[in-house]
Amino acid sequence: MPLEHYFSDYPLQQVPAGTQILRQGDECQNYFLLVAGSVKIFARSANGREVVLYHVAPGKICVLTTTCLLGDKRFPAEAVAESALSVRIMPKRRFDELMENSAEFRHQVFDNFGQRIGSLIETIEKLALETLEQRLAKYLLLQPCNPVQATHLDIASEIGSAREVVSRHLKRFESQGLVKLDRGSIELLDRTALHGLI
Amino acid sequence: MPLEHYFSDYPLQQVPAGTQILRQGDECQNYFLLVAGSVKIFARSANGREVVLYHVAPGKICVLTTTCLLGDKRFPAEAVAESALSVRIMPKRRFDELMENSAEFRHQVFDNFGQRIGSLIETIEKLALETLEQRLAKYLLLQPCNPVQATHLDIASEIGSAREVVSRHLKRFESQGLVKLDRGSIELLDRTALHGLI
DNA sequence: GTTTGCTGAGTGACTAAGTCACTGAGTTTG
DNA sequence: CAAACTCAGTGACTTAGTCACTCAGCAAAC
Repeated sequence: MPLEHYFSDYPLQQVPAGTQILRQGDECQNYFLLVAGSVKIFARSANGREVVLYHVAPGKICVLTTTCLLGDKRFPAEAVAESALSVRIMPKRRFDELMENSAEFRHQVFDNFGQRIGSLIETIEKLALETLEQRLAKYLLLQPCNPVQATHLDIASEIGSAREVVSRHLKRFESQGLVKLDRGSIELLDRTALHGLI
Repeated sequence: MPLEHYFSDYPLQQVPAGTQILRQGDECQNYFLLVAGSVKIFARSANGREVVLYHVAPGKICVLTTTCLLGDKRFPAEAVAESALSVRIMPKRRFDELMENSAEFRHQVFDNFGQRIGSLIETIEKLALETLEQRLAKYLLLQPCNPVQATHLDIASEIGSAREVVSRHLKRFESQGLVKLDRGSIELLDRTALHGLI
């Protein structure tokens, strides 16, 4: 039974792309289930740099919202709609009720937690132990479409670096014939060589 | 009702300091509840550098073990006893049973999850957005005793850096009169000034 | 249809951080 | 006490991040 089943009583709501859903310090009031689109959860530093913590995909709930509601805490990051969204919103009371009464629901939520913890740990390992070149190559190879549609700034915040640094590495990749650069897009020309950098 | 209550049926086992409890790739078979001591969960890079992901404190279970068991995955990091431990070990079956039947137990486990996710996110933010000086100053100010008993290597792995880099920053702190260095210990002389660096 | 403004990218000069290879001081132990 | 080990310091170097720009492409405003 997918998570979405439990949200079917609640109306499908549309959110336009680019909407800031939550700000740092906001109080969470409800659980979201994302039906379509993608939400970016990220942190911003004092000087404006951003790091992406994770993305919420269709069929998933946002773990950070969940932990906030369970622990009665403020949202510690920013949430922005990366594309137009369809969401269903469940009040806290109903969520708690389901957590009490449905083993199936609990398993789904726990699963979500587990996956997220795994991905957060992976992010820490990458940030602390891998070179930027490795992180960049991995990022490019993981993207679903070629050419990759992303600005250098997007990429920098995904891999925890700065725009200029990403630009320079990409430029070097291009001069080595690994990629072809264009405004807002990166065409992968030699996946094997990129893979060799990891 | 503390988490420990649910583990009281299982015998208290002693583990000597320095024991490697889990290696990367190990299969988790049981849940641990830590009664006394401290466990360090960390990742190691190819060239030997380490990052501490988190510590397990008395009264807590290890989230990573939990997610491994729930998701049937291999342990993705290393776990070492930082001091002599007292632990109680609960078989998976009993854990699952409690998760089914005890709302109280579930809440405790969920709470643990939530806190851990929060701390992992904090770690990512620090690694990606803060300077080493800030991370080092924060680390020093958070330590419970003065002088801080830790080697430069310990500190480097806690804040996701390299030993030499930590040495140089500490040396500078010393020359500015903020700390006094000794083999394996750092005395904080001017907490206010250290706080000012953050 | 140019001007204005915005977004994305490139660059040089610099600072911060990490790596490598080594030295040497203090501790432990055989 | 000598060997072995752990912890710390250092110089030379590479990699990464920052700052202050410039410039190109594109789109809306005038």
